[in-house]
Amino acid sequence: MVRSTLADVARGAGVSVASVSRVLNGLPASIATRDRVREVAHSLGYAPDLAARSLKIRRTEQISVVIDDLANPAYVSMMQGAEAVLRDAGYRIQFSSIGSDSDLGLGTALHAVSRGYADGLIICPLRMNSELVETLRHAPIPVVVIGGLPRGTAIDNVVTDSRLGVNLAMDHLHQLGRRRIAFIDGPLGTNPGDRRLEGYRSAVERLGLPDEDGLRRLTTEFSYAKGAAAAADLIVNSQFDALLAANDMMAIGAMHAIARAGLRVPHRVAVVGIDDSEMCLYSSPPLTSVSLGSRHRGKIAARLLLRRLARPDAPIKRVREAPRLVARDSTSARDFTGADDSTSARDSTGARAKRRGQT
Amino acid sequence: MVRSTLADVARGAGVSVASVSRVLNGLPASIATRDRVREVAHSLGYAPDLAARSLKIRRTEQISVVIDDLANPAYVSMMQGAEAVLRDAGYRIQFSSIGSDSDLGLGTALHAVSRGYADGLIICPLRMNSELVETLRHAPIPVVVIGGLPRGTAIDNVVTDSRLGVNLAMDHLHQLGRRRIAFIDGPLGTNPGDRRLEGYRSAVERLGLPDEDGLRRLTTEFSYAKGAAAAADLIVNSQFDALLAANDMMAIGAMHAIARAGLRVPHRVAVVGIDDSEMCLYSSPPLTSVSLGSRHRGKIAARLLLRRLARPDAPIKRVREAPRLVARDSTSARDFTGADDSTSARDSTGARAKRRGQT
DNA sequence: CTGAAAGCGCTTACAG
DNA sequence: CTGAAAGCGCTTACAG
Repeated sequence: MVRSTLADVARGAGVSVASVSRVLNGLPASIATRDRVREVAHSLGYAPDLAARSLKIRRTEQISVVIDDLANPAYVSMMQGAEAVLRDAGYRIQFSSIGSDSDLGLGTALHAVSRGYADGLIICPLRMNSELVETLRHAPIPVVVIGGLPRGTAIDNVVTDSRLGVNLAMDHLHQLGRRRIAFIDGPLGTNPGDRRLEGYRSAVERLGLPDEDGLRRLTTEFSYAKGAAAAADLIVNSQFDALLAANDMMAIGAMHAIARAGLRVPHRVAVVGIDDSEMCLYSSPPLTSVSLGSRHRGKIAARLLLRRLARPDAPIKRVREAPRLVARDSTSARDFTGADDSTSARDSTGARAKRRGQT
Repeated sequence: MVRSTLADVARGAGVSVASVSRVLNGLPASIATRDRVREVAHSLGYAPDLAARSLKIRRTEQISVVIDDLANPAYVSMMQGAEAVLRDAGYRIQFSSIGSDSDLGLGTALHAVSRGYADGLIICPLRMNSELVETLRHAPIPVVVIGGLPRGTAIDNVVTDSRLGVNLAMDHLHQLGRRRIAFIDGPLGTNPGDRRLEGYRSAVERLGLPDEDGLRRLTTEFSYAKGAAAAADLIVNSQFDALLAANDMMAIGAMHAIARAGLRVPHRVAVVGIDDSEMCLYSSPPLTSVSLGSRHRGKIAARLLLRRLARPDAPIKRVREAPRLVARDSTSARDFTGADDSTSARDSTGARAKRRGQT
């Protein structure tokens, strides 16, 4: 844990700091110098001070990736997508989770990130307000946003159309004969929360489905627990034959509540999530979900950033990622028996009794 | 994106750079100076260059947290635990995922992290070899390891006893009357992979359970997919009434394969995972798992690091986190019908036929 | 309260 | 090929 500097190595090797720097950066040097410097550097456990290096070369060779919620696999996929591209380009990646709860967190994280520790920033904010937009517009390093921006904002971004995504899900459920489609959303005021509610509303109108407050639930978080609680509440207070949740975590939470209530998926209630996370393949039943190409959006964001880094004055670019429905067993059509479902009613009773005994 | 410096602000405000620095760092200054500096700084969108600041103050006010696999919720919990503590202490947190696949990744990530961009490092490596130990021992900043270290290594660390954890799981299954307990492990050569296999072996011997190669599977990754594949293989080639997977992701993958094969959990096969991730609550059925206190280990690691930062010469400390079994429906005892299980055999057939039609 | 100056540890023209 | 020197943008004693 003792820090040695270039000067220490230079002294040890009997050369100038310039020579040490050259050797360590692979620039031409005599073999004798090179060997001696390397030997001394190694024996001293020398590691360059990156802050000093960055200060001099005006680059950190790092990119910051900032997301809201590390526990959400969709964000993790984005980060992994971005990482793959950036790593290939020779950048190190630093992740920061800003924590959707605290605007405070966002402020400090952005501050940290925007200067001195990164050459560029990829950010996928849950909430996009005008203050954040201004902060990003004036950032001292190139920024790419994953998510929507006010029309005309001069920031590269990659967007998806989650309104459309929700409509794909609604069409799918509608085609399966489902009519009373409940919707569990995340918090309003967030980008996904707002867009997905819009999507639900437009689909309900377009398809002529029942438009009832009782079929909608807003939660305070895109989490398993909130999805489960909202679904439990829906089950008690509402009648529905399908359920769309605004992300996969909530959908899986909801399936849990549905199973606890003794209702079968998809027979009694078809369930659809959003994000098409890997876990959709392994839930029981496997979860139909709307892919918003999280990993790909991460990759695209990284490419946009590399482009901006290479050409700072390139025209602003916005890339769209199309949503896509991925159907799985949670909306398998074959067993839907309509509203009058005596089979699942019987199942229901049995399962309820069983649960009661266990918990 | 235009970068202004302290000197720009000083010029604009008609004061020295020293005064600007003082104002911006909250040191005493006349009200007139303070207001003018702040105004100019704001209008210039000034943000301090953190590399320069770090170089001068010899601190970055950042901590690096390095994990192997961002997709694994256990690691995410650790990071979140560490983050909570470090944030309270005024540090910014930078996450890096080293990617278990490439030793290359580990090298560069460590290099990046070890000097200049962080004041300390928390690392939870999947593989702990002597080279890594040496690297960490000679790191220029304090290091805390989450995971085992060779006896006597002079690095603070927090460990859990996953051998014991596995034994708790085995005891639990044994008490439920299960005797043919299959085990799906991650790769050998990894810390958890090795320890958990040891645990399984010792439990099998201690409990007098059948010790057959056919009941064990090694995978190349602690993932959903590998867990599912290993379980599918076990189902075809082996007889078992319980299954322990070396982490929750593999356990959930395995439950998926078991469901596909038409076998019911826990009636026919009881399943246990390790890590007690949040998703265990929401899987279907909810998954019994061994908690290794991931979040808490993250917190403890952060506290150890803060202690080391405050007292560089404090004695080396190792903290143990005890494993704990959390029983849920995937090992519910009530429905176990023993090896001769005609009910689940019938289920099996029906489910198989159904799947075939769908995929 | 304020400014001039030194210096953190590097890199990089510039001479030689 | 090599060294002396300047300078990246800050902070901080040190004088005044």
